[in-house]
Parts: sequence; structure tokens; C-alpha cells
Amino acid sequence: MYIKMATLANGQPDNTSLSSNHSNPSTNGHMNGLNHSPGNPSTIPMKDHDAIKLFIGQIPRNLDEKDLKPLFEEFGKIYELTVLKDRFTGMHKGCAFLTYCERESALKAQSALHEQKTLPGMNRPIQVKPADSESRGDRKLFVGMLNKQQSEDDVRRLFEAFGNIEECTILRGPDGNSKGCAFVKYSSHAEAQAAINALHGSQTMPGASSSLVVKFADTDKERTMRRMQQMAGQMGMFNPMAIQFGAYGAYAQALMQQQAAIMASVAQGGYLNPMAAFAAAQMQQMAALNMNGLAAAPMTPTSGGSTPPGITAPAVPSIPSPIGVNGFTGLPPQANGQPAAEAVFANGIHPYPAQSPTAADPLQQAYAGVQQYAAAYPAAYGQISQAFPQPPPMIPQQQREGPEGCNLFIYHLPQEFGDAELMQMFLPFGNVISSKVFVDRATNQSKCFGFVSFDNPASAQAAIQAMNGFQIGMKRLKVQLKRPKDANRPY
DNA sequence: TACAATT
Repeated sequence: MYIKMATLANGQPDNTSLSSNHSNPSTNGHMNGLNHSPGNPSTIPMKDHDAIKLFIGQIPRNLDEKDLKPLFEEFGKIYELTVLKDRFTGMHKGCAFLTYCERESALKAQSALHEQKTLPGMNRPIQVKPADSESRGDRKLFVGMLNKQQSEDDVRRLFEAFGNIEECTILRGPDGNSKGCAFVKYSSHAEAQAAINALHGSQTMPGASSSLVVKFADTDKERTMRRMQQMAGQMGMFNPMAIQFGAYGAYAQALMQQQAAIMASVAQGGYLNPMAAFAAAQMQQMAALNMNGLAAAPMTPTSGGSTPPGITAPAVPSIPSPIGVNGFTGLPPQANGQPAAEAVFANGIHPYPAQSPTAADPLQQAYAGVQQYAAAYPAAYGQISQAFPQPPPMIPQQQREGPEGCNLFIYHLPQEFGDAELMQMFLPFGNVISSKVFVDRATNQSKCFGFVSFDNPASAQAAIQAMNGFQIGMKRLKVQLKRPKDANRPY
């Protein structure tokens, strides 16, 4: 048996597959025999050239073609009616394609039936509308950066000037709250394009972080690509280091990550040491820089060489609160407080090319960095190596907000900080379930604030205690609990 | 530069 498999953009199977009659090889291929008079082959039904194929949804699974036929025949002669079946199991999928011989019949059926009645056993009303395969080109828009208070009607009002709106849906979360975006479907591509031209970037809704986004919705292909990319990202593929340096790169990277994880673990094991967090972040960043060969370029600033590039800026962290800095027994005595940072940087970790002139080979350089880093903290290294012979792999984050009281709002982040750096910085205080630096959609630049979520409030509090006021460069971090959603409600 | 990720 060969069944053509095709899926339309909205997931509706193409009507060229799955017809109920493929068990009957004698049936004329593109017709399902509803109008066949076996005794009279001359009455092969004809359809209008502009006939519309309808998609019928919300059909009870116990109804097949012969049960449905009477319901639809009342609007005109049926050319083809096909209940969709699962391609493997043959199970009724609760929907069908219907083509009348005349276009007019389809329009009548649509207006009489679409969402007008609910068939027995169904929760939602029957759907009768042109199948997606009927659509001529892109006409569905994705609308972003809406105000979350805006309703379907508000969006319709905004878009109706540009054409006939067939569908308008606000995307909502499970709680029914708007996600600030919507789909708007016009009757034609031209209308959709007109709306894009007129509305995209035209205004900024109150409460939106940038101007209105109006673009064609993703095609099926784009959606698939996006999913694949997300998957790949989660599995650590597409990693520039691995691509660039193959097995060696992966090895060096593993070393770096292990070191970073160790540092984080040290601090996590009860020693709340922002320095460890910061050093860990430095290491990761350095690995990235070095392995990409970026640091090998002359990035030393023109003025006196005291301002390093990127996040490695003289982030001699100052610690506003003494919390935790005493417990780090593996550190040399002078490692408490600011001098430690200097020591670390002076110890070869620090990536200024001017001060590592011989480290031309990025791999060597990265490895040397690890060695020296370890040498700086011999006790801690040995100790932790035993405790965590195989540091747990960093699980890529997927989760979003944590429970109330676990989510931090962090402001005055260095411009260069991304999600990963933010996470590294807060790992020492507990289990970070998500970290997000807010990025301007237009410029892709960090807005210098972000969110970190822990899985428990105590970690969040510890992070606030230790990191609020933490100085990086010329700025001091502001670390607060994220404002709860229902804050500032006057009643 | 100020409070969550949009298909």
C-alpha cells in the first residue's frame, strides 16, 4: 500500500491522502464515489473550476462518509467527501474534507454550519471553512508586542482597515492571560502585506518593550527549523568551539566547564562566595573568547591597557556584604576580598592578549588557564575533585519563572552579560532554574537587566544578600525580588 | 536603559 503523506501548514492532512477508499483500488482516484452511479458511468460529477474545498472539523469519530453525506447534501451536490484517517492506524481523525460541485454550495454550507451547531458527543461546534490548501499565498500574520490588555476586538479594530479579517486570535497562556501577541488572517496576501507595511513598527503599545511587530506567521518549514534549532541547542550541538576545534576543542571546553562547575560547586556547598561565581563566569567567557580566536585579535584598549575587552573589564568585584567570604578554606589567605580577584587575573586566567603574548594557540592557552587556575586553589581543587569526580553536566535551561519569592530582577548588568553569564553569577546561591537577560529585539543588545529564578526562596534571598550592590566595573548590581504580577493593584 | 521569554 502506498499512501501519499502530506501535511498542510496547520497540521491538517492533505486531502490527497488518506481517502477512505484506498482499500478499493477500482475506485476512480480523485473521487470517492459519492456521486458515482455504478450503473451509469456517464454521470461522473463535475465541479466548478472555482470550487472550494472545505475543511470540516469537530466531527464525532463514529460518523463516516455515509453518515455525513446527508448533513451536507442539503446545501448542494457533493463532489467529494473524505473523512481523514490516521495514516497508520486508520483511525478516524474527527475531521474531513468536503468539496461541492458548485462553489456556491460551499459558501452556503459554511455560513449555515460553521460554528452553528455541535454534533453529538463533541465539545466544540462543527467547523466548516475553506481548507488551508485553498489559501493563496501567505496571508496570516504574527503580531507581537501588543499590550497584554488588548482583546481580539482591539486587534481587529487595528487591522480591519487593511482588509477582510478571517481570523483573529490572541495567544494566551494556560491562565488565559495574553502573551502580548496574536495571529491575524486576512483573505488575501495583498491585504496582509498592506497591514505589515502600515503597522509594523508604527507604534509602541503601552507596556510593550518595543514597537509593534507585524510579520507573516511562520510557515510550517520555519517552525520545524526553529524546533530543530532549539533541540540542537539543548543538546549542545552547534557549539562554535566544537565546530572549530573538533575533538580537541570539545576536550578543552569540557575542562573549562568542569572548572567552572567546580568553582560553582565550591560556593554552592555552603560557601556563598560571589567571587567564585564571578571567577566561574570569567572562565567560561574566557574559554569562549579564546576558543573562538577572538581574544587573539589585538583587543587591548588604546588607553593605557587598563580596560580589558568584553566582560573581562576590570571587574574587580567588591563585596558589599561579608557573607560567605570566610568559609572558603582552600583559598590562600590573601584571597579574601578584593585582592583575590587581582590574584586570579594575574595568575594567567586573565585573557588580555598583551599579558599572554606567548599563548598563541587557543587550545594551549585555554588549557594553561585551567592549570593555573587549579594551581591557585590547590586545596579546593583536590577536595572538590574527590567529591565530584564527574561534575554533573550543566542542564540547559528550559524552565521559566520559579515560584513566588524565587525570582530575582537584576539591574545594571554589564552590557556584555548574556543568559549564561547571568546564570554563572548566581549559581553559587542555589539551583538556578532559569536566567534571562532582557534583549532589545531590534538591536539584539542587552538592556542590562534580567531575571534569575531559583527553585527556592532561601537561595533567592541569599543571592540578594550577597549580590545586591555587587560592583562590576563602574556599576553596582541591583538585585531584588521580581515584582509579583499582581503588584500595584489598587484594590 | 526598569520587571519574563511571544508562532
